[in-house]
Amino acid sequence: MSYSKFHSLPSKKQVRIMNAAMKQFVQSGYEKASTNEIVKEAQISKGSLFNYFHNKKDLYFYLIENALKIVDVIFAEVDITERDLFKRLSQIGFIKLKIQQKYPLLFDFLKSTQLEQSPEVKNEIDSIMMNILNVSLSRVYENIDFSKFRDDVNPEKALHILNWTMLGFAEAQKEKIKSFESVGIELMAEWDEYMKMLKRAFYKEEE
Amino acid sequence: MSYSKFHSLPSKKQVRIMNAAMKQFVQSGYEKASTNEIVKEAQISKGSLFNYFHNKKDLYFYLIENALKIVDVIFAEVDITERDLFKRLSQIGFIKLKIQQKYPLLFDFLKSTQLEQSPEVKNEIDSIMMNILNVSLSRVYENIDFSKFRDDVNPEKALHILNWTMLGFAEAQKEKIKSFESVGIELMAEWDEYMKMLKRAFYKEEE
DNA sequence: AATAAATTGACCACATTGGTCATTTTTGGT
DNA sequence: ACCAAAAATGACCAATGTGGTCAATTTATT
Repeated sequence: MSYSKFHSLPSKKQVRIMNAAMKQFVQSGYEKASTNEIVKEAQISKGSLFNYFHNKKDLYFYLIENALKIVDVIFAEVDITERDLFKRLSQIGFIKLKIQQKYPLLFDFLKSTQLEQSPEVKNEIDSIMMNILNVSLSRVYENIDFSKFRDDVNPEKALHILNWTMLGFAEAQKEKIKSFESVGIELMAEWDEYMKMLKRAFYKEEE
Repeated sequence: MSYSKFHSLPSKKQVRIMNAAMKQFVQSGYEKASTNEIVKEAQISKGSLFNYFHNKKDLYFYLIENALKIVDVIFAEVDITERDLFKRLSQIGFIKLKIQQKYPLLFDFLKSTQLEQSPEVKNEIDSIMMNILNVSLSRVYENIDFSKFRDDVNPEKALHILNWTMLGFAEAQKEKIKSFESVGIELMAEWDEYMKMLKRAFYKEEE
């Protein structure tokens, strides 16, 4: 049972279907997301979709579980012994980048689930998300060496600025990511410059 | 003709209708936005809505024009003689805050129009937006004194970081804005701290 | 009280919905 | 080359929702 039908598909097809579905759910929310549009975009037939998944709700929660699994993998890969904030963030940013290439809408999808209002899924979402996501997120800043910060810098606010900069940068680069294949290098170089600027701003100068 | 029916309504009612409509359009996009949901949220009858506006498309473009008018007012108020970037941004941030209180979704709505894919409105949107918005936006950074920047700081990247921080801060404070009435003071104080941090980061120390 | 203006919601033809299932196509073993 | 099993298809369905109308009712003005 479970999702064996879907999992025995060629993985390219699986990805195509998942991305098409995530796109719809992000764009329209759970209720208004159209299975007709999903199958059109994924280039499969209606019958197939409902052969892989019992119904729309099943598909939706499969996507959530899959996304959470992937996010967990990211945070599991974090090298917790690296105590420098900026190097830690570089790690995560790089892993995220790889994921964005395969599932461009994964993070948007996860975000959209938390704004979901539909009573048919809201409660279930809340109970799933509550535990997992916060635990993972806290690992990002675990064991960071805050003594490197200048005394007149509020670390919490510095983290916010860093976060917002990361989000903004990622958003701005999204189209470029999709078009290029191995855009990694020059992108990371640009990101490095932003990091350098903020490092100089927040860290003690240690020459 | 035009929108005289709508404009002769009590302004509270006008605002209620516009916010309800913007909410739908942001949430669901032009095509899937439901006029039924709009009238329910705005607490008016279906007949009234179509008395004020000829049809859904009319309503949509009325909202766009109105939003653009408001945005233009913001940028018209910018004191162009203030050459310090941070003070300039403070001005704009403060004006924006006032608008967010009356129309919490105005900026989200404008953003959503530019992502709109529906062929029924896409071209028209493009032709309206093209001119106006970019012109206004460029005024924000007009006549700024870039000589205050440290030599090793790339001004363009600094502007990006500032922008992303502003967006992130605004997003984070959105709920608080709605609930409080005159939240302005403590909010601006917190924002000031972020500004101070980034100022110290990007400006020459002039002690 | 009479008239005009504003508001209502039942109603319409039509489009789209999530989901089914008989039929066709593809697959893999012999 | 053949066939049976598996996979994929899309016409089809009842149900719901759509943007928009308009005769009837309520409210405001004279």
